[in-house]
Amino acid sequence: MLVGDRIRLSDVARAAGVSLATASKALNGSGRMTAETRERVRQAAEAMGFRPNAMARALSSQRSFTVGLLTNDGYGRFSMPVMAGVAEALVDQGVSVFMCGIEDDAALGRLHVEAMLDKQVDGIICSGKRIDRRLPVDLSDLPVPVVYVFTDAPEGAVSLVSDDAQGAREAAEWLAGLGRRRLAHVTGPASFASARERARVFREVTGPDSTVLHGAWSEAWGHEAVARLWDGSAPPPDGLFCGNDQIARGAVDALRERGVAVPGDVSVVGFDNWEIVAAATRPPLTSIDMNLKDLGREAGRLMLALSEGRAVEPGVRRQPCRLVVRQSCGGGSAR
Amino acid sequence: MLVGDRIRLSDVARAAGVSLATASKALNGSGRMTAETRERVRQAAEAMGFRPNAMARALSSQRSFTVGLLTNDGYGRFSMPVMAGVAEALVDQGVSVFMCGIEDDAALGRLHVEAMLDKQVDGIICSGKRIDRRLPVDLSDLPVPVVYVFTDAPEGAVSLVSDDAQGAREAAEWLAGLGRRRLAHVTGPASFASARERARVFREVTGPDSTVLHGAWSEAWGHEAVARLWDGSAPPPDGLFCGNDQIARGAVDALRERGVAVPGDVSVVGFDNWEIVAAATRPPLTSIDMNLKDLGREAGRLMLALSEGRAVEPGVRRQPCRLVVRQSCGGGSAR
DNA sequence: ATGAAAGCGCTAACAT
DNA sequence: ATGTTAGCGCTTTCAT
Repeated sequence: MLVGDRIRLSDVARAAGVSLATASKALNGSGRMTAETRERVRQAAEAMGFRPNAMARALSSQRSFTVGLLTNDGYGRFSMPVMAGVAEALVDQGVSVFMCGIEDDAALGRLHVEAMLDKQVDGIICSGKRIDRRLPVDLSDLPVPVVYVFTDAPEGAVSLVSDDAQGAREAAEWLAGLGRRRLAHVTGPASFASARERARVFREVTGPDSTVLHGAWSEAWGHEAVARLWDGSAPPPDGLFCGNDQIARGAVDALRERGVAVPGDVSVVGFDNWEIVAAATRPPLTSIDMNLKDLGREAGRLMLALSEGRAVEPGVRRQPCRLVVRQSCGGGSAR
Repeated sequence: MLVGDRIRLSDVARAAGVSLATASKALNGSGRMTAETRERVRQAAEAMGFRPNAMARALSSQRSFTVGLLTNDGYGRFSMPVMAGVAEALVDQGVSVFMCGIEDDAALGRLHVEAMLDKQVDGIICSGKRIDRRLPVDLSDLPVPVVYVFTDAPEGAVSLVSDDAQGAREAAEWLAGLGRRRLAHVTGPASFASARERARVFREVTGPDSTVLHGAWSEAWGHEAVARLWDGSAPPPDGLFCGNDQIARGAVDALRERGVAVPGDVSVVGFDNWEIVAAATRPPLTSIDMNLKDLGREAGRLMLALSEGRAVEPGVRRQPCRLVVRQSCGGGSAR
């Protein structure tokens, strides 16, 4: 990486013996010319280590090859994988990602959106941490396309979420497939659309009377739920599908404390596949992964299409989850 | 946020009855003119909702008002707070942050650095997840300034890390101040400079013979260490300083399992103050916070200085940690 | 104190 | 098939 004056397009053009315009077209694959000429220019650019000045290019082409990624997820639990996916999808096209954390601060959100617009981003990807809440920014009527990921989106927007129903079905069927018959679902507050949807599907698989317990998204709730299930008069479950890995962790800890064997007596499936929690649980948790990086990658692709003016069907796209098998269920290896 | 043609500087100039040049200078606080003129232009710009085109500005001024943030921290545990701090320090100056995750992929790193350079970033902040390892990219000889955060940096670079020594001292003295006399330190591998440094200071405070146990940065190691300490012939500790919150969590769990009361019989301090772990531990962990956001904020300030051509003393700057009191130590409230 | 004019490096009509 | 030229919107000498 050397300092020194950068090579300009005019240098390349001169070296290749063509005009500025031809050089531009040759390198951008636009215009019309002999393959030979195009190649000669390419070679010259390559040889001279030409890197186009993105600012100049943006100024004249009205495309900055930059997209903004807005997130309210302060810990990056959801947005980091999404960002990695977005970047992966776009890096080949020379597009980079402006990431801005705004927490739930509307003023900060406005500030960052304006900054993005000033920087002429080609589009904004808005990513959240739950699918039924919005970020505190109004992204309608923007002069650039917007893609929503893992957040609630306005009518008619392009949006991407993980498929809660399919994920819940994977989990429930995995437990059933292991021969577990008395299944219970311990999950987060019913105020979360994801919790309701997963519960709905869980019941669809396990029967309308099966047990669903709503509580907090916490280890403490996992604990408490186990107490309720095991201290009641009904026979306790032999399979537990938990709404997230923290609940699952709390449940597994509680079971160990009361001498119930996991996976011997009970199989437990978590949700999120949060490595740091799932792997540290004893035994490590089998869990549903939302494939957030794939979500990001797809968001990147859609953004690319939009910013090139290609049409994209609006609406909510659901991307599949996958089951990650560890040891909390016993039984088979990966499906 | 309305669509429609953006107001250009020329529009503002016309409205204020001055030339383009004067308008530019008025808004940038440069040049010489009556305060009255400057104000008139400001008002006009304000009234018309003028937002300068960042690309055009960058093209002519050679400053993009953009900095790149490179990180190899895939989970964002360290880099998200750092990014938030950086952004906070820069947002007022109209500077935004390009964030790129590169994991430990040298090729990806090169790619992103080149992309940043093409985009004419004013500087690059390179942030890692341990202070004695580098990212797989060579950032020397770049045509822009570089600031290193929470990562090893080349000789003569500007670099920022949290103060392990001071953090460890806080922890040890807090335990001592609580009247704990038999202290032990359970931490990560001695191959980590941070682990060695904290252990050194721990011994400095507690005496050269006090117990230091190196192992993995995991809950499992916390468990095992407790087994070693409590199953030995020596009287067990009454105060435990753990190298991170996961170790502390493992230790606390192990202690509960063997009926040792925390904080009744033993006080435990963690490190990192990773909310998700510290708060879920029973009892919640008192822990050392590395103030990563402050680290980021300071990195932002330094970058600003550098990119404005102000001189910055090279070398490693250590930023203080702070003790966050929860319930795993008993005793007082916040210091 | 203010303004005219020359770029910054590139793209995209429009000519040839 | 290739080249000429006029911008993109702003900053910045250099005149006045």
